[in-house]
Amino acid sequence: MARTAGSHSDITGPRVRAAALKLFARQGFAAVSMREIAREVGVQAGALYNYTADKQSLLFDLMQSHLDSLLAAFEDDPTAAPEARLRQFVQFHIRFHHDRPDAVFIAYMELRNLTPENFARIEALRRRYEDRLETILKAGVAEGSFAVTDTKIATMAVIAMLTGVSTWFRSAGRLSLDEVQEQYWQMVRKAVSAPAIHHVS
Amino acid sequence: MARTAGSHSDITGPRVRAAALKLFARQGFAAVSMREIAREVGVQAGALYNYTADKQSLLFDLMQSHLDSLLAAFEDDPTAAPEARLRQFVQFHIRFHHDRPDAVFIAYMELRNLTPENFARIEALRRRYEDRLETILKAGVAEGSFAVTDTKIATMAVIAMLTGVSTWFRSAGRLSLDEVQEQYWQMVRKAVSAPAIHHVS
DNA sequence: GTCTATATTTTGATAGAC
DNA sequence: GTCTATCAAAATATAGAC
Repeated sequence: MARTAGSHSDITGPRVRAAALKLFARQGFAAVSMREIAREVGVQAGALYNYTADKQSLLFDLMQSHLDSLLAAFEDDPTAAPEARLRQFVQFHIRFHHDRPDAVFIAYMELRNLTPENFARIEALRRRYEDRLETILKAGVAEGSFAVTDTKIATMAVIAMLTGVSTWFRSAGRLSLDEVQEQYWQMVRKAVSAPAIHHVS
Repeated sequence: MARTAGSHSDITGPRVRAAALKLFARQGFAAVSMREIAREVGVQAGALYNYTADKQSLLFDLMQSHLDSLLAAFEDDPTAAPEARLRQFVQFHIRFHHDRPDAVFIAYMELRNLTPENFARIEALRRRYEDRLETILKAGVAEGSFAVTDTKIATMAVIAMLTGVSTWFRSAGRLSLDEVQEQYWQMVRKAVSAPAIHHVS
């Protein structure tokens, strides 16, 4: 049935966000028109402005929601061993990003299209997440189980490596996500670990 | 002095490419208009079409040139030890990408904006580069100095890690590029190396 | 809350003068 | 080889009817 003037739907707001997420991820923010988003939702373009002030706010809200849920979802246990905490981070990061490919893509590709004010707010959230990892690396260095010259560099290196999974991993491929998680964990573990001390018997 | 009709310049072609490179990297392909490129060059929009068939060709040419020079610049010595070859790759990749931030950015961010045919050609070039690294990893696994479960995964992990340098490294920062190269090399080396065999004396 | 209609800009690309 | 002028299409956002 065709949608007509006066129709209502309490879930149009979320559907606008879902349509924008999908289209921004697929074509890029600048290449998507408000009319395309409206068509995906099933309304006319003018109706979108009941749910967003403008196109920029739509982008910002999607990024902010993504980073908010990223920060909320990662659970770290400061009393656990650094190696166990790092393993948890690696597995969490891969899994969380794998479950939200569109949001991840937008969060990394559309930073340029944020206004300076919105960019600063998103970057602050991203830094908070990076700090969670760096805290773990610092703990490992402090107790001697990790050996990295600079924890900030190691943080960026690990996150870049893990996030890169989304550029090539496909569920239909030859490897399961569990296998991928395990292999990345082994590489990360070796990359940051101190050489074991071998006692001569 | 204002440019007038009939002015000539034999280097307008390269300047069009340079302007497009800069603007595409800064704002994204879809957000840059032909008029903006023309303004950056100092000509009118119509004049651009003496140097490119259309906007898409401009993007494709920039990506292809970048990957061609990447492939031409990396020198690998198949007779050297795998660890030495890998070290050379790591240092080369970081340096080469650091020297061309705009081209790197475009090559990774604008794949969506290529036509399917152009996308396939660019992806083929990228895969050739990845294969250069995988060849090194396979050699190391074959001789026992490297221990990675899957060389394809390790290839993607290493390249993602190294390319990520461009997202945070600034020459004016507290670290020199030499220091960054050395620390990434240590992490990559440890990540792929087989544990040393410790002889009991 | 959604529609239709529209204002105002801007876009990629082309034609023809010089 | 570059200019000016222009076409046809598409963009964001708003106004007002229902």
